[in-house]
Amino acid sequence: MAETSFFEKVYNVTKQIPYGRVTSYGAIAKYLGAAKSARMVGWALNSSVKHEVPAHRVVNRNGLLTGKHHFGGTNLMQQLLESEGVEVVNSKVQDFKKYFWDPVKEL
DNA sequence: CACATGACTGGAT
DNA sequence: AATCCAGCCATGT
Repeated sequence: MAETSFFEKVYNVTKQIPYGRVTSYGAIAKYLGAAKSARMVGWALNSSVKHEVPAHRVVNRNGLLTGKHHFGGTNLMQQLLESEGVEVVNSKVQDFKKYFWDPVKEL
């Protein structure tokens, strides 16, 4: 991958998230070699909608859908996850550790 | 150019 | 166990 820019990697990894699985910003950031720049991952996902990236599968390390407000300001993000078989309650993923998908470990 | 904000995280109190 | 603080990088005012 020559054109593997920070953003490109984020989109690439996020798009590879298996169905019914979720990951965290820190995991992606760490995979990119910038574990301390987790904020950048969120910023990159800010443009993810243009890349057709399922950002709804990306949540913070607590399993909380912090970015749901960027999905239309509704419970769309939660509905999407529930639709994939992920238990989500009050904008929070249940058994997050069970649904957690680590790119560093899986890739 | 400087300050403030933000889809975060980890450690300290 | 819960809350606060500091670090990181990019974008906006």
